[in-house]
Amino acid sequence: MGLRERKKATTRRALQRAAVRLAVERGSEHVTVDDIAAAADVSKRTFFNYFSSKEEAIVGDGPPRPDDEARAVFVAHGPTGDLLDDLKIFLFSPLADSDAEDLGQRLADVHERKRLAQREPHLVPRVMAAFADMERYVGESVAERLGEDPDDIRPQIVASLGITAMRFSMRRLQTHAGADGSADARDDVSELRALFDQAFDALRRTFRPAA
Amino acid sequence: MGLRERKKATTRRALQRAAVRLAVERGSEHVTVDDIAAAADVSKRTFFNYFSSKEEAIVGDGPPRPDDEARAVFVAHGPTGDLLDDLKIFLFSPLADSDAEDLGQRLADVHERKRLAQREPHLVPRVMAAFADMERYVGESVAERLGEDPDDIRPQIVASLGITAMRFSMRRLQTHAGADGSADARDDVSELRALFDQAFDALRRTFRPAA
DNA sequence: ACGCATTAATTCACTTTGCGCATTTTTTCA
DNA sequence: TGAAAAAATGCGCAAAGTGAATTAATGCGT
Repeated sequence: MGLRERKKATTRRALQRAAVRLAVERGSEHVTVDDIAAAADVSKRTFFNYFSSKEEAIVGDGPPRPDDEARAVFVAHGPTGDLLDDLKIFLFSPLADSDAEDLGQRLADVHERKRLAQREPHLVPRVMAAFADMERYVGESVAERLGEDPDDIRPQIVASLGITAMRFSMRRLQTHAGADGSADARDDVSELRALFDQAFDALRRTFRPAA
Repeated sequence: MGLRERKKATTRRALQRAAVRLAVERGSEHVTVDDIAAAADVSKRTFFNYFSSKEEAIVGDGPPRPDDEARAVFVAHGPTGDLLDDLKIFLFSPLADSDAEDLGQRLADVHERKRLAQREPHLVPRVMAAFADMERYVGESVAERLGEDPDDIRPQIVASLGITAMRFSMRRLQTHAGADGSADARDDVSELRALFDQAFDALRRTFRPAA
C-alpha cells in the first residue's frame, strides 16, 4: 500500500476516532464538525471529503464486509458444501483475515460505539441501517449460490438468519479491552468466535435446510 | 377525537404528502423544508414541530405497529397457540384492523415511496432502520411469549424471520392503485395478504419450531 | 356566551451543516 | 527534477435545525 493510501487511511481513522472520543466525552449533540476537524488537525472541509455527515463519522462503517475472494468461495458452494457452515465462514472471514493489532483497534471501537449508542438511542437506527445494507449484500450472495433470484424469499430468509447471528454475537460481546486495545484482542476475537458458534448452533437447530 | 387532534393529524399528513409529492417531482435533493412547509401552508418552524428532519417526513413512519391489545393476545399464546400462525396474525393486525379508506391512502403512499426509494438509494437505509426498529419490538414480544430474555438468540431469530416475511411481502406488492387510492384498496390488501401467506409458508418449511 | 387556560403556529435571530469552487500543498511517477 | 494527479484548504453560501418570545386557535368551566 502506497504512502498516499496509508495517509488517507490515517486521516480517516483520526477523524473517526476524534469524532467518537468527543461524542463520548460531551455527547454527540455538543460536538461540532469544526471540533472534530480541529481535534484531527485538518480543516472542516477535509472532514467532509471523508464523511458526508457528522453522524457517519461517529457511527462508523458498520460490520466489515467479506472481500470478493471470500464471496466467490461461498458462491461456489465452498469451502465445506454445507450452507450454514459456509455462511458462518463467509461472514466471519473479515475478522479471521485481519491481523491482531488492527482487530484490537476495531473491537475497541465497537465497544466504545456500543456505549455511545446506549446513551444516545437516536444513533441506533443508523447502526441498524448499516446491518441492513450488509444483509442485502449477503442475500445477494446466497441467491447466487442457490441459483435463485435475490427477490425470492429463501435467500432473504437465510441472509436474515446470518445477520441475526452476527448482531447477536456483537451485542453479547463484552469487551474487556482497555483503551489501548491490542492486549487482549485475541481473547476478544475468540470470545466473539465462541458467540458466533453458539448463534449458528441455534440456527442449525431451528433451520431446516431444504424444502 | 377532538377537533384539535384531528387538525394535528391533518397538518401532519399534509406535510408528509407534500414532502413525498415534491420529492417525487423534483428529487429529494431539490426540495427544501421551506418548499414543503409552503406547500402545506405552514411555517418552516411548524414543519420541525412535526418532523425532526426533512428525510423523516419523506421516508415516513415505517411499517405500522400492532397495538397493545394485539400484542397482549400474542404474548398470551393466542389466538391459535402456534407460534408462526400467531406471529402472522400479530404482524398483520394493523392492516386487518384499519378501515378501507385509510388503508387505501397508506398503500398508495407505500407505493409512491417505493418508487422514490428506487430512484434515490440513499433513502433505503432510512427505511430499513424503521424495519429494524419494528424487529426489536417484535423480538421483545416473542421473548415475552416464550418466557426468554430478549437478548437470547431464539426470540431474535423468530423476530427476524417475521420481519423478513413482512419486507418480502411489501417489496413484492405491486400496487395498481391510481393516485386517488381507495378504489382497489381491497384488492391490494388481499394481494398483500396472499404474499404474506406465501412468505409464512416458506418460513414454515424452513423453520423447526422447537429444539 | 364569556373568559381563562392550554396548546399549537408563527416570527425572528442564530448556529451548524454540507457543499461548490478556486487555490495551494502534497504525493506520485516518468 | 519537474509535470501531472490527487488531496487539503479557505471562502462563501444555501439550507437545516433550534431556542425564545409572541400571536392565534382550541378546549373547558361557569
